[in-house]
This record gives sequence, structure tokens and C-alpha cells, in this order.
Amino acid sequence: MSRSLLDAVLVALAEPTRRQLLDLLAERGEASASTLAGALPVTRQAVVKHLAVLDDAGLVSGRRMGREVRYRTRPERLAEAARDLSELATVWETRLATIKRLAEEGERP
Amino acid sequence: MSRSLLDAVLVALAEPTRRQLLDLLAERGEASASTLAGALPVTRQAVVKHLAVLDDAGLVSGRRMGREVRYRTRPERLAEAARDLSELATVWETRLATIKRLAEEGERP
DNA sequence: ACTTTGTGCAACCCTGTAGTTGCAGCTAAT
DNA sequence: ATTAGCTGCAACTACAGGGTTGCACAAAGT
Repeated sequence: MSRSLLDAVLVALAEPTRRQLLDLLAERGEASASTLAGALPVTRQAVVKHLAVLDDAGLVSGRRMGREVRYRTRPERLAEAARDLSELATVWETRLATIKRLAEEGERP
Repeated sequence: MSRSLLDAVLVALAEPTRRQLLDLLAERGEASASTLAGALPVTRQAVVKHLAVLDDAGLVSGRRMGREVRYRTRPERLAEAARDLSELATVWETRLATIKRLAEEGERP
């Protein structure tokens, strides 16, 4: 259960601009920071910082191609995060079910 | 595709204290803001604010019981968010698969 | 009636971080 | 060789939001 990594993913996804970046990357397949900045209302530097955060979360990876760095999405991590959340939801559900059961038992002793 | 709601969920989950609150609620079933504050290193007011954020995201609901407000988790929303992320991951995956296919076709024309 | 305990509202502080600008260093084209 | 385009680093600004304190109000206990 790599919890701190899920945390990083959640933090990364909490930012609108970062989600936009992910959208752009997903639809373009690959892109450099400069290119991405051209499609957003922010500077290249801001994009670079966001890409760093996304990279920390494992949601994106970049490889150098000559003088530019091409970034792309990493679906596995996102899928992993989704699974973790789903699992958490299940835990909550069983919890609530237990509570409810106990409450009903308590009503007619 | 209620995207803005997913956004709210992500923002809500991005906070460590809020995740702790969710943990506490999940394990206790129900709790008031004051009680929860007792188990955390923050004031009741901070807890109240966090609960408001969680409520906006639909992850938590509170009902008044006399003079106190009891909060509990809402697993359905979390499950929904998990499904949305999973779906997104799938989109990315097929995208990358397409890119890769095109690249391989391009290599041997 | 008085006290206790829980909530709600408002103003305030302060840190984190999204965003900027500026410059230096590579890589590639001319 | 020089220019153009992309990256990386650093210092700086500004604002959102996590947290606090203080007070007023409502519901229960004594």
C-alpha cells in the first residue's frame, strides 16, 4: 500500500492547470514544456514547475530529444491511484453497513 | 461526466488533515466537529472548515442531532471519483497505444 | 435560573505555492 | 561563427487557504 505516492497523485491532480496539462499531453501524446506553454495562459516556467510536480507523482515522464524535452502521460500510475481510492470506498461502505446493522439490532433488544 | 465534482473531490482529498478526518469518520462511523477536533492537533474551527470542503465534494454529510452535528462519510462519491479516474487512465492508455502504433508504422514505410 | 457544551460567524495571521522575470547554458540551424 | 530556439536555475511577487482567536447564540444538564 504505497500511500504517500497516492498522496502525491492527489496533490498533483488538485491543480486545474496541471489537469489541463495532462489533458493536453493525453491528446497530443507528447509535447515539450515550451509547446505546452503556448497552449496555456501561463509562462513556460510555470509549466515546467507543474510538470515537475506531475513527474514526482509519477503521472508524467520526460525524455530528452536533442535540445528539447518531450513529456508524456503515464496511465499506470493514474490507474493505480484509481484502484486505491476504490479500495478506500469499499472500506467505508463495509464500515457504514456494520454501523447500520448494529443500530438496527439495538432498536429491538 | 460531472467533471467539476470530480475536481472538488480531488481538491478535498489533496489535504492531509482532511484525509485524516475521513479516516476518523470512517472508523468511528459518526462524529461531531468538536469530537474530531479532540483527536487532531487543530482547533474545532479548522475541522469545521475542512468538513465544509469535504461536504462540497460530497465526501461527507452532516445531520443535526439536538445541539450537535454528526458527520459521516459518503462512500458513493469516493467510488464515483475512483471510477472517473480509472476511466481517464483508460483514455490515456488507448491514446498512447495509438501513438505507438503510428510510430511503428512510420518506421518502415 | 445558571452553567456547560456544542455550534456559527467574522476578522485576522502566515505559510505555501502558483506565477513571474531575468539570465546563463546548450543544441541546432543558417 | 553567429543566430535562433529550447532548457535550467534563481530571486522575487502575490494570493489562496489552513489555522487561529474572539464572541454571540442555542441546546442540554444542574
